[in-house]
Amino acid sequence: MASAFLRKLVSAGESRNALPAEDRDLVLSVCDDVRPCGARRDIISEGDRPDYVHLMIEGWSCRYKILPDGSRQITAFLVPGDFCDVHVTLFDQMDHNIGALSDSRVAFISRARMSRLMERPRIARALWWSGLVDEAVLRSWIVNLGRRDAFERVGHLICEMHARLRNVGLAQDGAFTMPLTQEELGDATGLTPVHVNRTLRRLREEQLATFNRQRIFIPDVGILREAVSFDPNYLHLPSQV
Amino acid sequence: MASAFLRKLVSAGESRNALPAEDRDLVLSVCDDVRPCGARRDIISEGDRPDYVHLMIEGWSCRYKILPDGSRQITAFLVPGDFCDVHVTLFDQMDHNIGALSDSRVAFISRARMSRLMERPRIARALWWSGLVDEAVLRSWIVNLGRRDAFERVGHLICEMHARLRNVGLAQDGAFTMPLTQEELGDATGLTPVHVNRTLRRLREEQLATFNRQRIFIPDVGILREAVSFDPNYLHLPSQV
DNA sequence: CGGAAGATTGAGAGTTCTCAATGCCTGTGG
DNA sequence: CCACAGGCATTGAGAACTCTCAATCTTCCG
Repeated sequence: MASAFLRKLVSAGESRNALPAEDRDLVLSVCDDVRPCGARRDIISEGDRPDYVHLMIEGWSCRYKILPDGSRQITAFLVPGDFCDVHVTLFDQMDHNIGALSDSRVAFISRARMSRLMERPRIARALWWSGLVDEAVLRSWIVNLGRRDAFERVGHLICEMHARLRNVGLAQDGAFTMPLTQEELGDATGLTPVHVNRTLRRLREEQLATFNRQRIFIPDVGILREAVSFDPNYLHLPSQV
Repeated sequence: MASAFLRKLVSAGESRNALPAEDRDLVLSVCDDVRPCGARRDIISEGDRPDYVHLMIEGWSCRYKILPDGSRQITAFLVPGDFCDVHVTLFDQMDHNIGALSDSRVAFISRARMSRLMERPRIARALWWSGLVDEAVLRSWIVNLGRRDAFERVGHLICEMHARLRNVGLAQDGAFTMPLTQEELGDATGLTPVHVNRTLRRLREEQLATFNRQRIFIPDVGILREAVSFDPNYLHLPSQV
């Protein structure tokens, strides 16, 4: 049920040993309130002061902001094992939205339970760690948007999601499910859907990656990474492969 | 000496009362190892495993990454009161660089002292809070780069730095010192220096802001904010003005 | 005074966007 | 089982924004 989350906890930090059984049990018991969220529905909206912390169990969601002119910028993708809002507990209100991209299942964790979770040093440390990774991902997106062209941006995003999903057991060697439309891809990469389409065509033509019916195929991960200059070090993953 | 830092601590959080005297004294004593850093010198480099946490006391620095083609992307500006690397203590190594932009003074804080600081609930909470703000700023930069044109990007950055500097007492009503070249502005906004120049000209012609010899003047902050759709809520500042 | 870094401007090239049309796939209703 | 509607993907063509290259000007400093 919360297996992606467990995998993520284990991979976060230098000591890559399995979690103590009691930690494991606590995690599982704390994730017993799982609720479905339909695609395109908001999990949390700007201005909310949520009572629960939300953890992705299944499906993808995203952080996003809507601009005055109606355009949207996605600032992060959240996949199983990712927390939506550990941080916001401190703020008076959310300063951005989180919306489900596909039909998802989300664990609702009360503050009390969250505190109990944070009392375990191993878990607290792993959560702290993955918060830092989230921040590193934000920086890498800034680099992407600021200094790379459409081709590298889209390729880079594909590489990142592949690496992150592998880490929680949701990607095979060079294939994974990406439940996004080309428009959503554009909202994340700062491109128009039309240009995303042309970019995906180029990736396909150069046999670097294909995107068809929500499935990504990467013939050779090493070659794609090379082509778009993707270096996974910022994700601070175990194997770095 | 660490007055910007103190101001920032006070402003971070809902309770905007002055810091208890003992907290104040601790902060001051912990910031007694202040070292100069010349402009354009790195404070910390990618791959480092720093022994100290670094706190900006005077001057500006920036986080940045160099890409394979030699271009640079700045992912954050650090001004007095900002920590450079609270977070990295957990990671094995820095995944980006921090470089001084102007002649600066930086406090070196050992891990032991840092722990002592974090034992004070009020301070720990304020640091946690400002870490969250840093993250919100990263998201806002992503929105900036992804969905705004050059004019809004530069204007938005000016508004942000103005608000942040006001918060620590380093900006007047509509004026502050910004020790950047147009090239550095471009590295932060994802533009070329040439285009930054044209953009600044437009801001000047429309009487929204001028940038001359490292001084920014904003005739009317409200009008500028309106023109570039800047909403300071993501900074979670006290007055929001 | 001379040199170097940074700012400014012009002109042409390139990437990405906008607008618009067409094609494809899926689910629904007859 | 088929027709149709709606959402999404795909393609074309011209416009817009930003970049590149290159020259000139200004400021700062030894």
